[in-house]
Amino acid sequence: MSSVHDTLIRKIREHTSLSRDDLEAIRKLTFVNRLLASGEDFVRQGDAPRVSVVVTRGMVARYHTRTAGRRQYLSFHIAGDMPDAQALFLDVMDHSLCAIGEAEVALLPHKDIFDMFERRLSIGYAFWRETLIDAAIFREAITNNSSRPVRTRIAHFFCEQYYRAQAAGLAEAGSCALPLSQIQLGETLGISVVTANRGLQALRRTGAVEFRDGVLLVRNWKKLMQIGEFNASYLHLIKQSRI
Amino acid sequence: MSSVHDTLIRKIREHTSLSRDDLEAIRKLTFVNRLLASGEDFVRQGDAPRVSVVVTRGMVARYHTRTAGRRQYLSFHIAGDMPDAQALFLDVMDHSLCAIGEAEVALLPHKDIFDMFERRLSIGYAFWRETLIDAAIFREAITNNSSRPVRTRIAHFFCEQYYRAQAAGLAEAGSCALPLSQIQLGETLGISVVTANRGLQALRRTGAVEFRDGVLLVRNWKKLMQIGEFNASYLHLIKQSRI
DNA sequence: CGGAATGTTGATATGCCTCAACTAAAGTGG
DNA sequence: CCACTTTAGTTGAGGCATATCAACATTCCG
Repeated sequence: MSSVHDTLIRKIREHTSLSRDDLEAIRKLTFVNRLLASGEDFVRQGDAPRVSVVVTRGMVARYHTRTAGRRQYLSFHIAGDMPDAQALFLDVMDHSLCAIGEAEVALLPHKDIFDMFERRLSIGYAFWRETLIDAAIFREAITNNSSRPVRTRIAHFFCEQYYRAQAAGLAEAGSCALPLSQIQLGETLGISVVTANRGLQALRRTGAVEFRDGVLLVRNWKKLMQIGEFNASYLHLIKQSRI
Repeated sequence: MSSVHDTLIRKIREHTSLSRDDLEAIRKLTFVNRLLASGEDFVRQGDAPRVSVVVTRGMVARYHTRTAGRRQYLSFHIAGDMPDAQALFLDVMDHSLCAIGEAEVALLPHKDIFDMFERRLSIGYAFWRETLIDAAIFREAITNNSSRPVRTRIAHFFCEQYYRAQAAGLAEAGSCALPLSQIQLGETLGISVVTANRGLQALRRTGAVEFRDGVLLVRNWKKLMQIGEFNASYLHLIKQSRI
């Protein structure tokens, strides 16, 4: 029994009930492990990957490159996430993927995944559902970055990261890994480093949350949710009826 | 032969090759037409729809509701689009849908769609691909609203709308319908009405584009693309290999 | 005719960006 | 082992872009 399969299964089960046959089919998937150095790009805009990625350890990010190397981070992914499932159906990548901190991923050939879908359509639906939840998270990022003031925006982002880490069993004693620099936090939320820094200080002063050395420490979850206007329903973490 | 089916088929063919059997299966879909008044909400956050929508005329939008009725528009959809395909797999809507101007949609029962997927997996893949392109558009909106200055941001938005209208055969002589108010433009791009208004004036002065009375008039496409830093690759309008 | 919604303009306030300097920590090479 | 460099975080100052407020014009509609 491989931990890669278990990680993937755990993730899918956040949103979908899997039958015994489904589990068996997933466990038959073959993969190759790949260790990623901190910051390493492993899929680039313009690529046409023939394998899909499951994160097994650490964190990876999707990002756009704008002019002059400016980055816009789009999403962050932890164990169990499939950050480039879209490449199954879109030949050319419209964004890049990099490791945030040291990370590890499993590479699964598209062909094997499609074979699995043919045998077990229900798994295809489960994967599809995951990509739709990704989209819901993107939508929330639009709203967050477009319409919330800085302090609220940072708090909301922290809520999301912590909530997802918790769902993945990666949060402990109110803290989870978030190995971002303040620069990257700014490039995620559409604010400058200076503003990010001052926003973090303001948040720390509220006593709700601290963020330093790549660790997010939630001191008062309820307060943080209030500050961030956070409502987790867009994460769709209530298991959906099996289809 | 119904124009609803043809509209849907035309749209899917932007990204996917369909076999004769696929076409036949799509043409068997049953639907109910629904006319929407301007501004009418027809799916609301919290709903659990049992039908999916295909836009057949006019424009519909997806939006988040923030505090005190403030809106964040997330995307706009024209003929052939399926703006709530996600409801096939996510029980509860995390956003609402409304008509932008008068519009018409066809309602297709989820059950029939799933039956079609069972018979023709390839159509399921085509639908999946459409939802992934939606996600790509959301990502671009994150980048646009988070990291581009106002004039560029508006221009980029116009480029996207015009490009998609053109792909759908809805652009003519450099113009397409975009029945938004300046208020809604602001609520889309994360800027105030006043800023939207002044941004529009600045764009008009460049001679690249005009926007008034719900009509987008592109006077100089190349220039507009430059101003908007627009690169259409994220729309994935090159037909993908059939799987 | 009156009222509502939209677009436009000016004035003011402010939140955020940019620039710049400094500290601290970590990595590198002599 | 220690200078040196690099990177990340922090702070202050100043400027600008955008928000907010307010007033008015225009159109549409009841």
